[in-house]
Amino acid sequence: MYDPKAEYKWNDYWREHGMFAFNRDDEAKPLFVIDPPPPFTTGDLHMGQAYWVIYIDSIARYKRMKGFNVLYPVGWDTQGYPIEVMVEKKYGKGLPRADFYKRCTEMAEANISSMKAQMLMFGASFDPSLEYITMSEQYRRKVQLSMLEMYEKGFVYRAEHPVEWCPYCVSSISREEAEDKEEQTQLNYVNFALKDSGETIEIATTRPELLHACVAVAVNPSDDRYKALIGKKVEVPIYGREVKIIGDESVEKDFGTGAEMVCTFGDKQDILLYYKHKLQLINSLTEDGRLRNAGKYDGLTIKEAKKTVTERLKEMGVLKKQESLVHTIKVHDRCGTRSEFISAMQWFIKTKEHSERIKEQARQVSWIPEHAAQKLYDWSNFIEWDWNISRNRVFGTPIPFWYCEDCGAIIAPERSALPVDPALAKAPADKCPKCGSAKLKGETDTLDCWVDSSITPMVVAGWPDDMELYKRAYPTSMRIQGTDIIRTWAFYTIFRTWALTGNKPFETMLTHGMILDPVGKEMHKSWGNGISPNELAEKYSIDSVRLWTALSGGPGKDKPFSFEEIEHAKSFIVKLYNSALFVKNAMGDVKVPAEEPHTHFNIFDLWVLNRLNSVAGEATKAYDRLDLYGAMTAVTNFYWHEFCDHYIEAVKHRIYAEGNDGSKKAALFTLMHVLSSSLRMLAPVIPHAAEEINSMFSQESVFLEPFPAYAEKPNPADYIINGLVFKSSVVEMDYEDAGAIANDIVDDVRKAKASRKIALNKPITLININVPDAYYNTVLSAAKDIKEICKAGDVKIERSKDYSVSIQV
RNA sequence: GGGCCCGUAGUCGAGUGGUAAGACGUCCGCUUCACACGCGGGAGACCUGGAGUUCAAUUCUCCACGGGCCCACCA
Repeated sequence: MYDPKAEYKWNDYWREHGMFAFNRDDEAKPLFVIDPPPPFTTGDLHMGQAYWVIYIDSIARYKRMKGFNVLYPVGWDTQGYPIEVMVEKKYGKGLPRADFYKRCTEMAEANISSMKAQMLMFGASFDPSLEYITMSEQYRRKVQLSMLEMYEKGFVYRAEHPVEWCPYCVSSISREEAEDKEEQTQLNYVNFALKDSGETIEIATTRPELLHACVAVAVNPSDDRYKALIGKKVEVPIYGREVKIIGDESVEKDFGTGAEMVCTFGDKQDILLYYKHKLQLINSLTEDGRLRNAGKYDGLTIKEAKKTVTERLKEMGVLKKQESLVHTIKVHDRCGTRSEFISAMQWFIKTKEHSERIKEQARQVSWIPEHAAQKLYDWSNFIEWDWNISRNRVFGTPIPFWYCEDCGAIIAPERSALPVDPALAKAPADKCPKCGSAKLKGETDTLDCWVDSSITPMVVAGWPDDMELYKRAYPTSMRIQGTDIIRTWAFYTIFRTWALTGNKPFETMLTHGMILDPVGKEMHKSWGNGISPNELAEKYSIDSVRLWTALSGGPGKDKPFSFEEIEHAKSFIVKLYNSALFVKNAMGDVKVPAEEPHTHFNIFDLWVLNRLNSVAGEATKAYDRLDLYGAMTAVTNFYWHEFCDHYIEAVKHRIYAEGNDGSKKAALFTLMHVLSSSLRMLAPVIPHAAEEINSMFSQESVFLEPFPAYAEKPNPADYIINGLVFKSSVVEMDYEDAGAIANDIVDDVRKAKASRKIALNKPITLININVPDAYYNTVLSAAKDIKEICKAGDVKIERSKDYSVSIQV
């Protein structure tokens, strides 16, 4: 019985023998460079990550067997909010900055070590010397250098701009970090008094707490109710300020009263109107989400203010009614807090003006599946403003610049000074080069994590320290990543590498879908429907999980996990092992010829050898287009249902025969050849099982043997089979078809036995075979074997118009 | 409101301009000396619906319905 525990030892064996090392100086072999995702270091590798770890590892192993010099690194995305939260949970809030930072580092290191152990258990064959960690000094230097270069090229600027802001995290966030959430709220109808007349205008708002920042009332200019009022002034209740009524087509006549107040800033619409109509700016909120510029209400939280202000409006008699309303708001994806817009000084990278170029670069990449690129094009088409890269966090790469507090000029560091933390280090100049001011301030904000991870293809290729390698290794060969981060990781990588190198980051982009739970729902920690890859490995074996991954359908689509399917994967491995055991026992002490024993093959030998050739062709082509599903269906179906179910059964009578003649040797050669070739085709996906089984026959690793070659055309050689010269000189038929006929006859005899409820191994006296002329010689050459396989006393073959098989007991 | 993907037997899932792999499940038979995590056999799909292109469509085009994802809007 196959022992899955045997799988674990091979992980150590391969490492000890340095079999995954990238050979930087080997320029003879073609390079294959992989840009795998650096997982965020949560501490636990989940099913979706196990999926791509296995997928990319299988590709890497295949490429090595095909003679490539494979550069397969491993990376870790360590910095950012989730780690900070984990540290806060463990040590509480309020640690001094330096201590807090140190704890984050330790937490990330611990998490890396547990996740790496998981990756290694699944057989991930990365080269450990090619590891990068985003929080390391070396990696930071590269990130900061990339920022410096982008600054020199004019991509980086600092400006006051309304940004999406998380009051809980006290940091700006970017558009893709904001998620939609449905919320039940009140729509408040409030009367504003028109200046110099007794009239009022009724507006509808969900955000009365921002009344103090109201800078205009907007109506649709085609709205007959209000168009005469455009340009007139109204008074803001409570605060008494005067604001103008403006007209804008974006105002929906049918929503609320058709009139809305514009605050700085209640939502994105307000920002657009603010710019378009050049309105006044009233900063309405502090960075931690409290009212400011609201007179006596200053310091109230948003929630408190909503209640207080609403009550005040009620007292004043201007709150006409309240309606409940379900609407969608933006929340910060990492903490769930409603985001606000706050105007603040921030760092930006210019992306908006480059959207066409980004799409152009994306078109240079070959996308699998092709339509995945559409998500990137769609996202590029909707860039509204530049990429805000400032994050008010501790655990992140420092923004490597200083600025002049008087004129706002940016002061960049010397290259040799990187990595640098401007919050601690002195500026490289005493005075502002622009205005001469001595008030130079180091930036304390850190970079958005996507800034860190959007240069991975360059880093893995050797930039900026090994430019000799970089010249050969960039663009990288391929990236694999989930469809869920196309608009972030893929988008920013394609953009940044273009900005820095003018080139595309990778030749091929393989995007994969999500692994869902067995009923097709996303796995969520909070839903408790997660499936742990480690538990699966424990229960079914490592390679069962790997084989399931490959057999779970083409990438690019979401896939529900299935316990039934992983059972099947496990069964295949057991079958593989048992069949190998059969071959091992069959060989006994007989020395199997290394070369083809040309003269003693029968139809079944030639059939299975030629089928093997075709399958090797299918598998190679599938692997080459990174299609593990295609490769594994071809090989596993062939192995199980053709080799095991048919060939091994057809060969047993020769194996069990006394003596050691040519026919037996030919059979043993064929068994061994098909087994060994199949193992090598399976090895990239089920490396442990393949290695374990291979070790029954060989001292050498299966990965040191070449991937099976194949011929595009059917075997044209002639063979003498049972005294008949077969093939082109006798019949116009290739060996696959000839074998299929012989197999059909055996199947039909089995069926005849089954229908008469005769045990399959029970002897019969006679098989009558009627065959059309064209098949006569083929059947004749197979007759002797058919007789033995079916345990028949005799076989009679007759030429006939129609094919038929009958038996006599 | 916009975009993209998908709709194949009870389930999962390939695939092709000439009526469709494989797996699970199910039914029948078999402890055949590698394997009952097995072997042999059977049933089960008018490839969501409609229109069009074609000698021919599950495969191409359009529309509809259903499912999923993403984006925008939501005062």
